[in-house]
Amino acid sequence: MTNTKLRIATELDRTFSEAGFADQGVEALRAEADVSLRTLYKHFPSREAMIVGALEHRDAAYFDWLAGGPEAGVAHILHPLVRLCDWLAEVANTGCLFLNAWAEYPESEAIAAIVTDHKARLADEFRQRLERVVPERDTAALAETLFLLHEGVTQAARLQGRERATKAAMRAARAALETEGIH
Amino acid sequence: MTNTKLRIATELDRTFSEAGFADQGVEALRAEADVSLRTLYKHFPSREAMIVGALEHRDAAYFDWLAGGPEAGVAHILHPLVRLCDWLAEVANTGCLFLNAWAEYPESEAIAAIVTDHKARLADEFRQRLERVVPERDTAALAETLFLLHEGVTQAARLQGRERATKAAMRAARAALETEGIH
DNA sequence: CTGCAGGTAGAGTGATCGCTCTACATTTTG
DNA sequence: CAAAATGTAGAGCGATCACTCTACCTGCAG
Repeated sequence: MTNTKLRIATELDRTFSEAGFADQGVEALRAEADVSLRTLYKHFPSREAMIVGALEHRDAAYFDWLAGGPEAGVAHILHPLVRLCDWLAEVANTGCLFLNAWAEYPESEAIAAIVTDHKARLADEFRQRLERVVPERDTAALAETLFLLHEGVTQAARLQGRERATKAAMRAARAALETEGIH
Repeated sequence: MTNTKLRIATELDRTFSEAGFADQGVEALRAEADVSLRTLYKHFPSREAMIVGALEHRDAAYFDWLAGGPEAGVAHILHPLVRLCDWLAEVANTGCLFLNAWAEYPESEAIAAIVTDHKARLADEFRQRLERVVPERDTAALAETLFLLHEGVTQAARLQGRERATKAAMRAARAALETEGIH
């Protein structure tokens, strides 16, 4: 990925996130990225490709963001939820860019593909963390609960604020782990 | 509300829900509602008014949907989550229409107003149900957790399917109630 | 019968859409 | 130095946008 393409993708991600998809014409995207129309189309040859590019950029950025953290115990399991809270302080308060894009363009196979792939890998993240901490247990159901809390925080933060939503999710997550005897 | 206006609002709700906001022009909305352009604009004098009309229709429909159910005990508290599961079988699998609209048109005050109002009343629903069942307790935090689970199910159902998402939410909700000694 | 409320059909308007293209400047590479 | 790659600036294209308008139909109350 060239510097220019990466810079454009970053701005596309930010612009769609802050202002939505419906009202962002290509000219507005061009202006935000501060490049010429020709350059924009060279790297992203259609408006749909710009949306996919923004989602690919965010996918990479978010998994980078989740990396690291405690390597054992409940803290290892809950790390993604903690990081999500910090993430929500960094980006526009408009929910999940992936699910927003999917809702807006339900007919686009390219968008559906990257959204379902991103979310499948996110669900796996919780599965793997549980597997690492309590390998002797079947934690599939618990992983789904944590994933659900992740999605819930992303939405509820818009309405209740980031801190309150995250605290509610952490309480629910700890209660769910406690019920399974994990602490 | 006249029959015609109600019928149009129903179709607007369904159309935006199924196909998103970005790609739905006024002509497409008109065709779905099966009315003339003049009649459509008479009842909803701008595209934004059509969006607001769809949200108002859904707001009323959803609270009607939640009404009734068990009047005591944990079942009273969890009733909205159970009803949400049934609701998700009835509508297009595209997440929350309110939050989708808000993400797409963050500059629209009319849309922001109805979205925040709807969600505030939904959060109140959980507060009131907890107040009714355990009036002696401070359940503000628990109400926020249930609200968060509600939002989480709405999104996770798109990815994991309605049943799995709902089961995960019910487990998490029961675990949260159990932690507070409510059962 | 008259008048009007509430509907249909669809042409027309100016603005904006996504996208292409020409013309030229700058940087990198052989 | 020459050529290729990569960029800027912005006019122009046909299509589509949100919205308005004219012309006409129908059912019903006074």
